[in-house]
Amino acid sequence: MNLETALDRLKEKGYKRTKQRERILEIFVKQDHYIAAKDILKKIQQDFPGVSYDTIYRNLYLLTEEEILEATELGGEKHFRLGCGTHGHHHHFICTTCGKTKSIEFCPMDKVQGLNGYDIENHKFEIYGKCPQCS
Amino acid sequence: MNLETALDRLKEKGYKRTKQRERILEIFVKQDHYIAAKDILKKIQQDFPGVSYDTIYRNLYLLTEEEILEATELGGEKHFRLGCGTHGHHHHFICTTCGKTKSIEFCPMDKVQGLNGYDIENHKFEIYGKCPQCS
DNA sequence: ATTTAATTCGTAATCATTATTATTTACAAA
DNA sequence: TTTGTAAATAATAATGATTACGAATTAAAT
Repeated sequence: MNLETALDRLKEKGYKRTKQRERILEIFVKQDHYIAAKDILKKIQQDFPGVSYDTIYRNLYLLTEEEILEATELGGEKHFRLGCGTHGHHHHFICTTCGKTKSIEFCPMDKVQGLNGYDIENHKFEIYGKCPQCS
Repeated sequence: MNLETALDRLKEKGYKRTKQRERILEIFVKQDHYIAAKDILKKIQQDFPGVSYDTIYRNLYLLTEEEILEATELGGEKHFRLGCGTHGHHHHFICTTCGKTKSIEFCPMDKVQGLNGYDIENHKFEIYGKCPQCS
């Protein structure tokens, strides 16, 4: 997903195009890593010294809601990355050093049995380790 | 795992048997639910009004380290349950209402391909939803 | 009973996240 | 272009989970 596509999608829903929002998106479009909220803040502060956590979280959640970003919890902190919406539901290997990810096309839910009577809402499958560059 | 087995295992490693530690273990032995740290605190306070968070977390982490408990993150909070060490590596369905779990014997790592050159350290597979009683 | 290291208590600090209120801004319509 | 208005932001403050720390207590080995 590129910057303009994302901003257009927001516009359709009636959300405004702000410099901060644009800048947040730019950061994600540039790399397919999971990034912690506080690291986003740091990067944005280079352009907007006064930007507040409120702005960061509000936008990260909005973008996740709109399925432009994907969220996960790593080490007790929420992390975000640009969604990989194009190639359907999948999972990730996540490098614990640099945060870079690799898509895993296989979804274990296809193979799970024995949950008759259970109301399944969600699932999480992630693999952690070092990518070839970091290991 | 029962109380005495767990306490014996700690003793072997040189850890002392304290009332607080015993009480924490009792709680976990009684039920196979994931419990939040703060809920453990509440329960312990019934017997030891002055117990501190320090004691709770120190023990929960110790017990997890010693593989007596298992930990996971639910809704931004660390939750703990008695380990299911006896029947080998497996995963869980976790009820988002009551915390009760159901074991999933299938492990997706057996089926994953395409990670040559990646150093795999860990993985997480959990299914969330409502158990038959809560749905 | 004495000793000693482990453990706990009581409290404060930290860190991520959420909430609040006043101000500013995007943008559509006049 | 100006104006009206809802959306968005800034600048805190508040919350809630977790971690840290010094002093006091305790388990258990000798």
